[in-house]
Amino acid sequence: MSSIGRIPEASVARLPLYLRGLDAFPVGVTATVSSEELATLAGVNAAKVRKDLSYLGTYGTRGVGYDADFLRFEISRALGVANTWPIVVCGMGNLGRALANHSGFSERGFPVVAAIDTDPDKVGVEIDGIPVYAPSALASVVTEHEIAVGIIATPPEAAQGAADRLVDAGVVSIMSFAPIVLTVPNGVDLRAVDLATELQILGFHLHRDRLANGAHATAGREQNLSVGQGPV
Amino acid sequence: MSSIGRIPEASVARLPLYLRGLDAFPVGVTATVSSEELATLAGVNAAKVRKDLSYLGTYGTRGVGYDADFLRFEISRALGVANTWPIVVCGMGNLGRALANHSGFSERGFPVVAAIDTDPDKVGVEIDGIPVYAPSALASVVTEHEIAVGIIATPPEAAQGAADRLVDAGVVSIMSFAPIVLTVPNGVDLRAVDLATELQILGFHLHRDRLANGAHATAGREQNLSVGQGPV
DNA sequence: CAATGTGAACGGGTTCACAGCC
DNA sequence: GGCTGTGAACCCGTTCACATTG
Repeated sequence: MSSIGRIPEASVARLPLYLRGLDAFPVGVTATVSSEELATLAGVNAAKVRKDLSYLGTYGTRGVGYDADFLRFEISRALGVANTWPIVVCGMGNLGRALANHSGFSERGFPVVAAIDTDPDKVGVEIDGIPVYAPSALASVVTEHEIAVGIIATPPEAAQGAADRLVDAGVVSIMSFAPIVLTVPNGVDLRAVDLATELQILGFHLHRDRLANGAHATAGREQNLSVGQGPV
Repeated sequence: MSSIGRIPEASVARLPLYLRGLDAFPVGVTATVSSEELATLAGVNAAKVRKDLSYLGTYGTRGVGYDADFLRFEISRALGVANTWPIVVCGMGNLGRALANHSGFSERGFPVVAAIDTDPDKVGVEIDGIPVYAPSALASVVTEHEIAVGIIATPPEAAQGAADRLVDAGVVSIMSFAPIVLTVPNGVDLRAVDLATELQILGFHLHRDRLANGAHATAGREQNLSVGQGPV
């Protein structure tokens, strides 16, 4: 049976980590991974790995482990990684340009096929091989390239406008780097990453440790975190 | 009493959002915000705002709300925002350069004062006003500028090495953009942001919706998310 | 009367621990 | 014997609802 029950959001968020961990195993070669190994590779614990994978199906062999190649295939299938989702980057400032160039995106099935900017000097040219369009062209660009994902890397003032235009154009998944709250209709999936906020969280711990033990930051938190967000 | 009990991590992660929301109110002016308003500004719900603020202290007035200016002061104090934490960016590729330039960092008290790169052509020069040093200079740069936070924006293969060097140099807070699991000693606070992973989570929903209702993505998830990570 | 502050109820996610199976 | 798969226990965070107070 390929229809799977509801997979908890927390588990879904870890599937890409497992997939990333499986990069350690060559494609097409039979190899065995235990939940313990995969846990180390993904930066979580073994119990979580087993629970998470159990939501997808029964892919392991008791007493043995999981076949790495097969597991990669199944997780990929669950995540829909077989598909390629073209993306558009709105705002070609420092961050936008870096994101548009980010090789990790295309490697993972998210090629940046177009960019949007309001600057007349940028519109009409290609920046690092990516064609830049005016905001008014968004709808046609989205249609033409069948874009389903948009990244917002505009200045904060322009972010809500960009989100609105993306939604109007039919984009249903948005990742925003703007440091403001964006409003989108139901049915649109928005993930917000605020880099300064992340640093402030680090700052809180620094600050607290400093208060706790002079200038010595010794007794810290022991585990590492993985940032990203949850659904907005 | 200024000593506060343990503040849940989840609440700490929202404090920067409240601070950001309070930007809507001018500094030094007396104005009132209700938990409801602040919730809207921060993209959360009112109950959360009240619970979170109650961990810090009793700053509101029943029947009235919170004084925006005073609240900003108190949250800033809790987060240690009064301090300025100089940061060093490791890896001046696309992403590193964009981050080093990111105005949001210095605006929030995290000025990028130095960068590290292995490329001899970059070492010794200033990129966008930021001096670039060789990895071997890290320790002295950290000491000189009293750097407490490091950002890793190197290629994945170099990330663990960068982390090790940062730790050796005495940096206790690290934000990594490398798509691999990094190992750091206890006491070092590591937050990992993997942009491709974030997109894959969006991709999962796209994929699932597409399976559910043909090409129509109608009945989606209603709420927005805020990405970042939790502790690694 | 309006909005905070907070115990108590609730729910999701994590961890435990062991039964099941190779 | 070893490792998966999973119910049950546990824990943390969210939400509820209301007593409290300016």
